[in-house]
Amino acid sequence: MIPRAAKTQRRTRIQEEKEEKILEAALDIFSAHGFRGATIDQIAEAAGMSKPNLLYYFRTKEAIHRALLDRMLFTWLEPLRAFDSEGNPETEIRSYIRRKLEMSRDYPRESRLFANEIIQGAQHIEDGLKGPLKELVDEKAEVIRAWIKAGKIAKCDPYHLIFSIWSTTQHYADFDVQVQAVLGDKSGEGRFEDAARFLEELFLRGLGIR
Amino acid sequence: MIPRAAKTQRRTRIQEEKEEKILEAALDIFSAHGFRGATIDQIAEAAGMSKPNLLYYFRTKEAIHRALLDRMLFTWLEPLRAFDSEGNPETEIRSYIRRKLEMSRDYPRESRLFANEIIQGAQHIEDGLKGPLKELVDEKAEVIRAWIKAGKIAKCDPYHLIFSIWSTTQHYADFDVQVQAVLGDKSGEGRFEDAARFLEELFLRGLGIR
DNA sequence: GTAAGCTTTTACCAATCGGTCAAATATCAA
DNA sequence: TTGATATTTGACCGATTGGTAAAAGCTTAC
Repeated sequence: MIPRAAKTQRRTRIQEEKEEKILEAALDIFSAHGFRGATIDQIAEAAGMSKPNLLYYFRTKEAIHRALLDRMLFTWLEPLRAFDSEGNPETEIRSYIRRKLEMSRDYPRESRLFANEIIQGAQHIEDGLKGPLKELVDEKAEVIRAWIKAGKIAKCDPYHLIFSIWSTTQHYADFDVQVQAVLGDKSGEGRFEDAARFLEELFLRGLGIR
Repeated sequence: MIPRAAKTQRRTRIQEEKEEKILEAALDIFSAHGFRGATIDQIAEAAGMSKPNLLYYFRTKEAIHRALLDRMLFTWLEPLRAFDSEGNPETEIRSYIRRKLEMSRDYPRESRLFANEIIQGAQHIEDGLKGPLKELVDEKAEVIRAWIKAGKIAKCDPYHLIFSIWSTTQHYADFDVQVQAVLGDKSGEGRFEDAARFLEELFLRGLGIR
């Protein structure tokens, strides 16, 4: 009995499969109830295994949560990482909005997991925010500032610009229930395109690009 | 022993005081942990009374939560209600942004309570969303559409415009930890003014108003 | 002051929580 | 085939959960 990642490496195929299944189930549960609201029993049932079996792969509830958040923060930042300082403002901003919006559409559970964590104080991820996230944002804010200086986009606070792109795009994942309640249940795919067009127009015009 | 709101009206002064104290404490706890993550014991302790004493005023945990949400939804919608169809687009949109931003600054707990509820599926408030909220939004969307037809603002989807104002302004309450992590802990009041200026510029230019 | 009603507390409950343990079972290299 | 190791299970634990019962203490109208 050598549990999770102890001796040599990630060993058996079965270990990898089960861990994946647990994380998949945990994403469902944590994103729907937050950390404290989720229970190991729920996750175990959703993963189709007994609770002790689940705890054989992850020692604690927190360990599952942490594994999920680590993986999350990386993919969450990917669109911003792709933000290219060499590109021109219009295409860069436009595609950043697109990518973030696609993430809301394709990975709403991940977005909600993250939102739950932040809203409830980010106690399990605070270091990740003050470290990698802040550094990356600082770097990209500098790019935006350069564009402003070069007269390529209107003068504005780059940090608040980034915040506003985050919030508007994530809104469609995190507040989906509200969006659906207001718009009605019609138009699934159409909704995405509508939102994309609206946000592109808003930000490009708002930045004086056209 | 005639408990909460049974016979005549809201009776004793003490009843009113205690209920207020409970709701105040519950707002702290629910907004920080979500419904399932919050415990009656926590709320009772924060309210400075024993758990049975608290349950004398609110029969169940859900009753407290519901009371809080009812009160919330009303005040949450107030800025949108103030949105005047007779006013001119620039001042109306500008002051709507201001008001929403002030709410994020002055009532962050209420905003987070609401956000928690929506993200976790809005199971306790769904009727409120599909009823009063949707009606009010539909009404104001019509106003915006009229402005577009009159050529007063650029053509855009009014619903997504409202969503984007909601999300950008509420972001400063709901994701405050993240905002602080990125901006550093400096500048409390300055931050609010910076955000207000940025958002006003973004939306007014984005709507072709200037 | 006193009785009726309002408020608070102590003690308690069954259910659920996160987590452990030892034994049983499945897997796989030799 | 076998023995070593990896996986799974059922039974269980103490702590905490939402909530109750009943009696004691407090207010207040009369």
